[in-house]
Amino acid sequence: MDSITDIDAYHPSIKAVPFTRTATGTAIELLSIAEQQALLKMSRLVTVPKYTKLYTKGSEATYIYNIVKGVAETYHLTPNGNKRVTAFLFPHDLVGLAENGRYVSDAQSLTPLVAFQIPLEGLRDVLVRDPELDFGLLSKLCHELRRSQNHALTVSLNEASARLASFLVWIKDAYADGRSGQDELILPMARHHIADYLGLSTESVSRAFNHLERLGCIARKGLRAISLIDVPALERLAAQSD
Amino acid sequence: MDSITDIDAYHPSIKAVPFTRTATGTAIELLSIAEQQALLKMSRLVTVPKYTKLYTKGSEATYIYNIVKGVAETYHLTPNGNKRVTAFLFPHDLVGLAENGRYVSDAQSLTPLVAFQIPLEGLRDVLVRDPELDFGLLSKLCHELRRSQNHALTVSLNEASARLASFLVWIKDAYADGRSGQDELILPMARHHIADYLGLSTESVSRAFNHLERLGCIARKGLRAISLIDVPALERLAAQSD
DNA sequence: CGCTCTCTTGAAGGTACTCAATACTAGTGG
DNA sequence: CCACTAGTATTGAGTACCTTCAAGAGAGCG
Repeated sequence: MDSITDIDAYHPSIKAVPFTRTATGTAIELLSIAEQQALLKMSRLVTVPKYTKLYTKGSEATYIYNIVKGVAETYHLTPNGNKRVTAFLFPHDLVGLAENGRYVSDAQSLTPLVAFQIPLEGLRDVLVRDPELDFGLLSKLCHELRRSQNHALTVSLNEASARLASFLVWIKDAYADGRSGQDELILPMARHHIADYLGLSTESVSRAFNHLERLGCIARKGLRAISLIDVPALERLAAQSD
Repeated sequence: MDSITDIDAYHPSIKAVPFTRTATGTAIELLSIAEQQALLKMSRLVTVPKYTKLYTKGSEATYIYNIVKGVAETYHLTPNGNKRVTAFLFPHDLVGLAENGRYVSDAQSLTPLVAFQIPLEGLRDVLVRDPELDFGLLSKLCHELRRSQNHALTVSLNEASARLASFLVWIKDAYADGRSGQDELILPMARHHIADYLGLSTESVSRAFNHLERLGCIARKGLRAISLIDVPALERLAAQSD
């Protein structure tokens, strides 16, 4: 049932840590069963191969995507061909931010992807009839805004190892990976994606991994498998730096 | 009528560039007259002196603020007493982002401020009755998310002058300053605020101003008065760098 | 099994940071 | 109205870190 082709196993899902106080303080499902079915009915479930574009910056925004499996990124390209990743997107996330009817960035999958393709056309009608859904999206957007502000904080750190430390503790929470042990982590993206997200060169990311490992904060079990040995130390590095 | 004490001159106002296509593509008012009055009725108009805290990170989020005059900032403090500005807020903006019922950052005024203090308590009730208002807030949050992502891009630039160039073209549009000529700009914040926003030292900001002036992109008419002589050159600097 | 992409490691150079000292501004009180 | 003072801004010198360029090692896929 984990197969990517078993279509009926999936349904729209949006999670976020709410604006208001809750019992757990963790991310919760924002869509009621009825809302999931409403979105399901108006959407198309798409499967996307690894490293495939979802849309291009400046093109007409016709869909937003609700990821249910896999990982994606949004990014900007500079005239020099340089790349900056603005966000990593995971299951229960929405992708497709637009401005004045046009996507504000490029977006592509980093792994094979399963997502609901929701036409913006119909979405507006659903929203005016369902204030609860509006509120859910509002919560999700607040969540994304906090994530983005946190990203800006991370990128503004001056030491590469501090940026990487900040990234690792963030992704540990954001990307719970299904069967996650508490400090075992399989990174779903390559070094150069991390570099582009952190505003570093891939070489610096590599050296930063080295540094954190020598400090005893992490251990590498392979290129993508990281275990976070000392999370408090990582948080200290991320906070104290600069 | 420009006096800060002339209370009746003010009303709630939220502006943003919409998600969807519009004629102008510029920021528009998102509140209808009825919505302005609804918010007006439930809010309190507050005036805040320069450099005064609006709220503290981690405290219970009871209000959001709709700025109608002046400038504010949200920021984080590191254990070392280092400061990072996450956002500058202008008239027609909302301040008071929370997570799980608690503010996610500190916020303070940078100039004397006039704002509507909107209790979150009542806001939720208004939102369930008025889907149009939800949609307006949704648009505003998308706007803020784009701003924050742009901020992350700016901060990830490696050259100080590129970061400053990016900041100047951004603030030119975001902070239309009332009586703005097209490329005359009165910065509402001090150098160290800019430094904390850009992730630089104040010294580097100073040298970057020097650099841009020597390049002929800008001219300083005083400490706070800048004229943007060659905006395309500034944009090129911001885009090409790294 | 070999090719390609990815990741790591090394050396040289550039840029921002820190520390420190000097202008300058603005707001206060005489 | 002016002098004083505290905060703000600039300028300079030395250090540390990241970037770039280059080469080599390791994975993954056909």
